[in-house]
Amino acid sequence: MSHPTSVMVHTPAHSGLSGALTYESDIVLDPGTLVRVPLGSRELLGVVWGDAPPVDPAAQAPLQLRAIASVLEGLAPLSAHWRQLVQFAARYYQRSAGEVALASLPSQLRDLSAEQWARRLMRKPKPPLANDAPLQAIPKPTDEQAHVLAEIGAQKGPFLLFGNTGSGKTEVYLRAAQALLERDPHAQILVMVPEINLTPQLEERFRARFAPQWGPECLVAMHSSLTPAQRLKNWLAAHSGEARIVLGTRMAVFASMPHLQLIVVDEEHDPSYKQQEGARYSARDLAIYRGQLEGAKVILGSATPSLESWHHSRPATTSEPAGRYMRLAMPSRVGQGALPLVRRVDMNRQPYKTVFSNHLLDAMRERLTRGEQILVLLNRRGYAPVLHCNDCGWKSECPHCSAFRVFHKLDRTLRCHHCGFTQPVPRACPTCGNLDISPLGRGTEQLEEHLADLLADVCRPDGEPIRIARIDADSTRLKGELERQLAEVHAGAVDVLVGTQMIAKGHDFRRVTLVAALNTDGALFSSDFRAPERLFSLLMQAAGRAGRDANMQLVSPCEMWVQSHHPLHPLFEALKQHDYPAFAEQQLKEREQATLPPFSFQALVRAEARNQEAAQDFLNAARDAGAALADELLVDLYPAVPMTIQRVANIERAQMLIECTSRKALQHFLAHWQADLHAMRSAHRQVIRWAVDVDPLAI
DNA sequence: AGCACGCCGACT
DNA sequence: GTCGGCGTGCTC
Repeated sequence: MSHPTSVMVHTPAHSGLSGALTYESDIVLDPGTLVRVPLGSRELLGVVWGDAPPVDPAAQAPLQLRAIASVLEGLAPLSAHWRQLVQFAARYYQRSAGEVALASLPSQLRDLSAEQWARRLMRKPKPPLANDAPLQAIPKPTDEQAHVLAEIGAQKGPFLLFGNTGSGKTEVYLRAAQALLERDPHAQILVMVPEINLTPQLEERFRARFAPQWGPECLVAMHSSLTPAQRLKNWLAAHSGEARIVLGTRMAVFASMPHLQLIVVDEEHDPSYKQQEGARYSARDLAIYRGQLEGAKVILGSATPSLESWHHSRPATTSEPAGRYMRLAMPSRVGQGALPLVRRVDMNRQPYKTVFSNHLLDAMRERLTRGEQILVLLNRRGYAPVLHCNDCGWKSECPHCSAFRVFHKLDRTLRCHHCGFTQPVPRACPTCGNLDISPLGRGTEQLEEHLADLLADVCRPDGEPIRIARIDADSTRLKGELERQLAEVHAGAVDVLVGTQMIAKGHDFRRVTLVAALNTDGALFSSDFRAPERLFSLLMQAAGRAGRDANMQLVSPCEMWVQSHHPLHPLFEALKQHDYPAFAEQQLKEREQATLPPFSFQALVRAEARNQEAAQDFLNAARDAGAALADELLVDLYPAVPMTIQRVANIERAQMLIECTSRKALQHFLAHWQADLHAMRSAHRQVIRWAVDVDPLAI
């Protein structure tokens, strides 16, 4: 007797075979079982998805079903909750369930043949290493932490843990996890972080806390820089329940964890939780859904929450009920110095082309002679963003993109940061031959050089000249280079650290007492409505780098300097007070007036073609096709426009915004409109690809 | 999305 | 004579 069995494989949405495919099996297989199935001439990994749909009596010729090739033995089926999470994500982000399911499984499960899998199963698990990790003293929770933990224990959540850098959020995560591990011998905990290589300290803290009691195997990592073998091993440990804690990046939200009871999303506002290709999911939003689905508690933590989360955690007012999340505030800073004093420099009162105001320079010199460290933040790599001919006006445009190539002085190249096109810097202007070509604007390379000049006469207390280092994507290109450079800063070999936003994240520099942010004005009046939110978060994080050592004897308090042409902007006012709530209130008011998220919901369709017209034609035709339904559902379809960077690597890009005040209506519209989009492809052959981005972060 | 099949141009 | 370019169409 053979059973028709529904199997999900990696097939694209809407290509005629979008849903689950039906195969024959001589035994009944549980939903969630991993199998290998033939498809055309290939053999693919698939997940048994449940009952096969009944045979359609209207079909002329009944489909000849093929048999399941093999079953991956020794693996428990993936849970119903996991399948539901995958199904939800696929539907919400307009992709096929097969794509979401298979992309979230370790690649070795796909790639290993039946024989290789059998051999993998035979591998004896190594006996756990002797437990020699020293038991460390666990700090007593502060009253604030104890209160927050009591709330987490008693309430349902989800929770928004709002606490400054240094307020001890991590200790709350650790204790909440500890309580669960002790209460339930099976309980599993998922901890998500934005980028694992930027937060190695967090993994160390978790390991140090839990390995002594539960063994080194109790915690596994899940992120993209693991080797395929490590990925499989860790995935299996989570799937079997052996790993009690999974620490990972956004991909970990799909980890198979049969006894999941707590999800922590650290730095929940971080944009890297949004996947930017394939199924463009938000791991933070899916964490909320997964928590609700599995009855696991969810803690979102941040010092500068996303405005979405802040809004969702609003307390009840006399006229309105509270939001869906519970806000837990931790205003104190434990074991650390006070928050830095914010100083604003009005650049309108500085001579033209001033890089560092004299005030700031004096402050820096003074601190350096005392042996204190300084952080200088500039969000622009390279030496100068443009090279320019003073004679004919030539600029270093990229021939393949609508962007300028950046001048990198160290290797004397012009590099396009969008397509990677790199050439040696020309000696003379390529159009007129003029030798007088000069850089326009400033990047971190130039800043490093300029500072060396300005501070050449400054010495450290030991009489040695000061040392300047630069950390950005260029200086850390080689593997391990970031760690090496950070170690140097920690060791105190570096006095001034120049860098991009990389240096503002998570690193605990003990001797930093002054942080300076340069050239931040762009974000104040950007066309991207989320730019102020990102800037505020970056500046708050950067400010948090200063004064982390409470034991340091300071002559004057730590400082955060901001140079701006708009020093009285409300963003800087709020920053000065370290007042995120004030900033959020002001931003939310603006968003509400403009009906922007979180007061509306957005989706974006992006199209790429050889020429801009073809890309826009496709989008506008799609707009026409959806117009009637959009009208009915009160969904706004905006006309197609070129993307901010219109051409990248000789491909023209256009996009179209979709907006609606109801998430449900937007979802309904997208689900139905999807078919129109696919049907239009044949009439728009010039379109290379297109994609829908639900809840886009950048417009 | 793969991957075959198929029908036209320059090479050992 | 073949190798290989990518257009079209199919995969439970």
